[in-house]
Amino acid sequence: MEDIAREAGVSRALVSIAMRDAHGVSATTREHILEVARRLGYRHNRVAADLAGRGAGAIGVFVADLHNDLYADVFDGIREVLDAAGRRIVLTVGAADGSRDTAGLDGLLEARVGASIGLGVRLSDAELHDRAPLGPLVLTTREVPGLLSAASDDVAGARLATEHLLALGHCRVTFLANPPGDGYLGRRRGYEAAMTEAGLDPHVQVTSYDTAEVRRCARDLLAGERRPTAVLAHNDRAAVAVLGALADLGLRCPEDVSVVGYDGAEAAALPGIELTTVDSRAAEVGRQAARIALAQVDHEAEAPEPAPITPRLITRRTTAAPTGA
Amino acid sequence: MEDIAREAGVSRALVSIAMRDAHGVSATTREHILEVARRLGYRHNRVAADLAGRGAGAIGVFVADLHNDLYADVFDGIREVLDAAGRRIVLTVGAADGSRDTAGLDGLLEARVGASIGLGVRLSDAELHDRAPLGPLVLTTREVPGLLSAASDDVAGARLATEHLLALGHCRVTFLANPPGDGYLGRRRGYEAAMTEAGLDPHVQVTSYDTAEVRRCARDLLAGERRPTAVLAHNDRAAVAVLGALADLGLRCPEDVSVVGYDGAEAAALPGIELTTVDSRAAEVGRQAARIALAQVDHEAEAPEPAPITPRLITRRTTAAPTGA
DNA sequence: CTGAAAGCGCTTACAG
DNA sequence: CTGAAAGCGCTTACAG
Repeated sequence: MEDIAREAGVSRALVSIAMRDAHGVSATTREHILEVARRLGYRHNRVAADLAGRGAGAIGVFVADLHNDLYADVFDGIREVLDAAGRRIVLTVGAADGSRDTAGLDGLLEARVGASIGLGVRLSDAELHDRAPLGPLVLTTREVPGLLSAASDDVAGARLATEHLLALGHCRVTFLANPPGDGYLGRRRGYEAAMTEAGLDPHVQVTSYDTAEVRRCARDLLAGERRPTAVLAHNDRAAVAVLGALADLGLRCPEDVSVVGYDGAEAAALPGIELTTVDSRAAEVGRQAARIALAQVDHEAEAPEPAPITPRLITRRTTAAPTGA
Repeated sequence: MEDIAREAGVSRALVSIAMRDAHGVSATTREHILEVARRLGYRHNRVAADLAGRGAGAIGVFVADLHNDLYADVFDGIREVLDAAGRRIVLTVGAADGSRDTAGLDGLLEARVGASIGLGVRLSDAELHDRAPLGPLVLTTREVPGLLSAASDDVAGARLATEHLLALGHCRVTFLANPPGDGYLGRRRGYEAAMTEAGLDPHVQVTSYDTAEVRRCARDLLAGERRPTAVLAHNDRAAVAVLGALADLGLRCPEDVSVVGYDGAEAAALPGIELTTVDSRAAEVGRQAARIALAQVDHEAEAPEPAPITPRLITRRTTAAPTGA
């Protein structure tokens, strides 16, 4: 930077201003400075800038699992908003089993981000509360009392899916639930509410996040007596595993069993799968999370009380009226 | 840090040593220091540490597209090696159309990483050479003369796939190629070699990276006269789009047309898809890329001339002998 | 706009 | 091991 200032015949401070696109420098000299910087092969040192700049800085994003397409959608929404706001993103990646949640979130803190957004965080409500003093964290697709979050209305979405099945004439609808624990409970609640209101008994089968295990579990369920005529899965990955279980048993979908997923991930639309699912509006969730995070770093008095994100049902191949008895 | 030193009754320097897990401090005092740090809610400032530490630092990873499951596999391999080496990862994300390649790679440079690994980089060979002086960059799944890269043997893999189809009795095999340009040409070459050696005419249909467009393109191909009896796609996503095109036309797979993908992504194994494909050993590519990057930051004289990564054919539902004429 | 100075929170020799 | 000091490469007032 020293060199650039000398070469461009301006002050060190002016170069700094030009690099940051701040005002206080005329457009022509700015261009000149950037030109000299380019010629000298100068590359702005973000590390030093962040340290000196008192870390107004970046927004951290923790992605629990790179294999989950849904998070990619959320990330797209986050980036859209953060790009527009001119904010940098610091990204850390976790593991599908949640074992890296703490390390990933800590990594963001050590990078001195102004606020973090967590996709797929599996820490318990209590652990999350313990971490609250460490800095603002916006959770997505999950609500924890007293903490920030951006989520689409899972209760409404699951209700939508359940009512779709009931309207088709299904009575024995099983909900294939994610492992219990804090968070990610809305879908189950929506299903139970819709069933109860229809005067039917909810039937919840708890399963795993591991698809191979979901497939085994679904196979047991579907091979048992009083087989459900429809299965609503807690997410698309699980629903696809149910499709696999049906194939294993030689059962047809939707003729023998209807299947509904949840999320609207890319894979759900694939030819050969064409899953009826609930679009959870992941990109919008991301946008909202980013706006909340921005409000935190900008110390806005009141967080933007965000508009509710309403999921929508996407009807595809895997649901139909139940046949026979 | 000041506070911790005072509270723990040791020197500032000792705290620094303890934080970095370096030696020069006894295990007991180290524990004591870390305990005090925890109690004071201290969080190591990686930004300052990096700046002071002359940036031996982290390894950068650029991921072109978060929606591509294949990159997640590569990333897993990278992290496995880098974790073991105790290196931090700085991650930036591009866009599927390649429009963010420069920004993403620059972002790593500005974070002062010691070396970068690029997944799915679409810059031209010339642009890549221009960037070479900026710092070591290891490309994956792509070879550019004179630059570092980790790649599985695409020529061999495509040959494997083509020979599988030929062995089944197919004569009219079309290769659905990615858009031309620098890089990612090995698969096409392997296909052409296998066809020519068998005394058959290669037939290459160039398409796009956009799946909707691939589907249209495949529809045209399959609806035309002299329909191929088998299609080898440049990757799994394209192959799944071909499956969609077949469904659009009311053609069956593999009865009417066999389809082979490439990559061995998770989606290829999904029930209802069950694509015959070539496993490109993505995690191993990632491991190798990480090892090469490590050799760069450690200034090892000679880069580890890595063992060739041999892809393997995974035979599933979508290939069979051609029926009828 | 300039130019000299202080500071961001660490790490790294260095003499003791 | 300690303790004082210099330095990493920037940003940010501040007087001119």
